[in-house]
Amino acid sequence: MKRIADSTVRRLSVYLRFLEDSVNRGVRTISSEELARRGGTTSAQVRKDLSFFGSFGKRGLGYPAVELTAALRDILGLDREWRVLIIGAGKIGTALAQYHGFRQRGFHVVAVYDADPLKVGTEWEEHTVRDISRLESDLASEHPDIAVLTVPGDEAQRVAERLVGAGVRAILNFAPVQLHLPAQVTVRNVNMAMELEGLSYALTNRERETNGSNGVDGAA
Amino acid sequence: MKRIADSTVRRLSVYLRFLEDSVNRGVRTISSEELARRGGTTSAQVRKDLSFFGSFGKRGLGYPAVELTAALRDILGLDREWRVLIIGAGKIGTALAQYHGFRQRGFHVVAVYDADPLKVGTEWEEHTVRDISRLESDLASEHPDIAVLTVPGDEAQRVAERLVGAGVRAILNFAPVQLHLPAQVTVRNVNMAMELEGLSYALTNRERETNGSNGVDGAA
DNA sequence: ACATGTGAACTGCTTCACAGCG
DNA sequence: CGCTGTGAAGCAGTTCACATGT
Repeated sequence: MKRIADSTVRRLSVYLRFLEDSVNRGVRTISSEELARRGGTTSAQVRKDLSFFGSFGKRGLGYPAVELTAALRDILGLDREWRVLIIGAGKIGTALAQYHGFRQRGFHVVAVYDADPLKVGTEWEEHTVRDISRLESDLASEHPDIAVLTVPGDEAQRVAERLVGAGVRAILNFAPVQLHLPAQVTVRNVNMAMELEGLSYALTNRERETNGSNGVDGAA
Repeated sequence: MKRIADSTVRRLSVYLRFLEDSVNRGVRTISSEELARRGGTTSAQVRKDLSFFGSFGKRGLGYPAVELTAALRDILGLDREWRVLIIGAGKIGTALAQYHGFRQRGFHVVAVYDADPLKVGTEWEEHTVRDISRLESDLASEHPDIAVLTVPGDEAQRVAERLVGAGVRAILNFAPVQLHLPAQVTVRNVNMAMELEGLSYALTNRERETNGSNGVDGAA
């Protein structure tokens, strides 16, 4: 199978979410046009994205909702349970650890770690925060697949290396630094500051371009 | 000025963060090679990104750290204070509202809203959660620039339209749906489930390749 | 008739390679 | 000489348009 673009995989997630809704509402068939509308893309893009993985539609009709949903879940690897570690029991780590939506989608938080002695031992819902020094000795029994990294930027690289050394193969990185890890480790970055700065850039630019036209045209 | 790619703007944020660190450590000059290493890209990419906005370096030397930092802050529009609204006082909204890093970078949370009567009126740090029904009447006095949307998916579109109708021009959307808004509104999506599914896809794919077989097994 | 599936064209981001200048 | 700045080349992702199949 040839390599699939990141952007394609992201869109598959979006299609899947809408498909699950549709199935719940009893929809039988969905066209690429409909998927495109809800996914914020074009029908050609939808058909191209799906075509990388097979031929799921019926010409003249569209895609069978239930079958396509199952196919996407299979493609994305969502039929198994992934074991997730949360590293860093700060605000964001706390929010994520308690977010039930993850478990519903097959992402099971198996442990939460922090370096702060004041946080270690505290309990949330079903997790006791563990001391990060125990990371390596615990991993043999936890067999985590994915780590969510929410530690300060200046600790992120070091902690990431420990995680990889202990067998974690995928990291969702919330720290505002670029991690340098072996190529076989998959990393996705989520960087709030970067996103806000992107908005700041867009606003600044719009003001510079359209200087003076304050047409706040209202509701759609 | 011609249009700048989103990917370029994201990288400028990364360069800026590293530059600020460097300035704090007393570094005078930085090469494109150094910026590339820390930013996870190539030196040619760094030079190309910067060249869209001007000529900041000295040939044979590199970029003056202090001046380039100032230039990037100006380009990204970070020299003014942006007024940010947080909509949705759930786990993520709470974490963001209390995150001091935002304010340090010029993003000032001016108000927090929620629809849940149990949350309305509760206090955090310096904010009292307000009833979302008061949104429109408050906006005249708040003049928000950016809204961070952390409401459930099925409410996101409706709330986003209210925000836009009331003059918000940029939205950081945490809801797992694609917002359909007028083109002049800038939207950035942050979707945790989508990122985790991307990791799931990568892990699944690596396994399929490595296992070298069809017949995708059940979990574990 | 209608909507998918797909090669081909197109667009635009990235990489290359070197001229230009300190 | 070293490193920036930048046209040109290369490449990847998107869009087009139509043949294909129901």
